[in-house]
Amino acid sequence: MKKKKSELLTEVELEFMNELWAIGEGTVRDVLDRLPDDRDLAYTSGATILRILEQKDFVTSRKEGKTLVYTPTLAKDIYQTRSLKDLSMKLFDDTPASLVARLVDDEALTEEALGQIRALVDRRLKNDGG
Amino acid sequence: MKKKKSELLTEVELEFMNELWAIGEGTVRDVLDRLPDDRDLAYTSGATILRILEQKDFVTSRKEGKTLVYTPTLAKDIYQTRSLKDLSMKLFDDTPASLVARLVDDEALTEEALGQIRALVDRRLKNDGG
DNA sequence: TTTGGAAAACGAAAAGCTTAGTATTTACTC
DNA sequence: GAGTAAATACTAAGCTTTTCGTTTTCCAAA
Repeated sequence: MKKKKSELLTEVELEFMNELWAIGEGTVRDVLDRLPDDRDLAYTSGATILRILEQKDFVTSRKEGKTLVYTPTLAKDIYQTRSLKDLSMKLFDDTPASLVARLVDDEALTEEALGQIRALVDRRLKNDGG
Repeated sequence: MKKKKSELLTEVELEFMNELWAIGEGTVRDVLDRLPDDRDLAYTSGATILRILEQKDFVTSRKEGKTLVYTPTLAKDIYQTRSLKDLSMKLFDDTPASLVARLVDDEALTEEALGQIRALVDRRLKNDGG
């Protein structure tokens, strides 16, 4: 009865999922080609990572000719929400407001970004409130 | 010239740092006592984790009587900012607004939390602009 | 139908994280 | 000072993650 799956991607897994999310679906070669030039992974390493992702049910594959095409089973926004929840629990007492507090305290944040953030919050508040 | 330190805490390291941040400083025993009841780690495991944290410069220790008292070298808010930056880069195209967008889209977020968030953003905007 | 090249399947080495056992040290008590 | 209880130091086993080599499979072209 052990369910206890991590549900979270490791560093390299996330690196690959980001590319798949960007292109919708792709082969080992497709993903490898999208990584930065200075990131030289052997082809077999890429294949292994995608195989593991499939094993963990983050992607499915279908055969197309002789190659496998991988597709995410999980939308990026779902995973984003999951990650934020995790970070919020572990580091912000499960209080989203304190997470945002830290975010807007960041000196590096531009005025523009702040404006966008407020617009988002406002819209959500209006929609809820009626 | 390899600087390339991870700068990020592992899961268990974070678990310990959270307790140290909460109490300011403490011994192995202090930290262990604060963990949930169902978390039974051997004393030596706790000692190992704190020793590793010291090795990685996240804490320092001083001897008090026969025991070591550990103190964080890094404030929690600094680490929070660092973690957010990391998540934002890896999963939100380095665009804080899109991170907040995901956050406020979360159904589970209460009206109250949303209000707090807006207040935070407003205050920051006023301080900057005025 | 053979063969050459690319990909998949499999396995496993290397590195890092988590946990804990054993041995040693320390400081207090008698 | 010897005994004792608790802490530290050292070491390593067992996982998980990351990486890649070897072997097998498959298609396509000669």
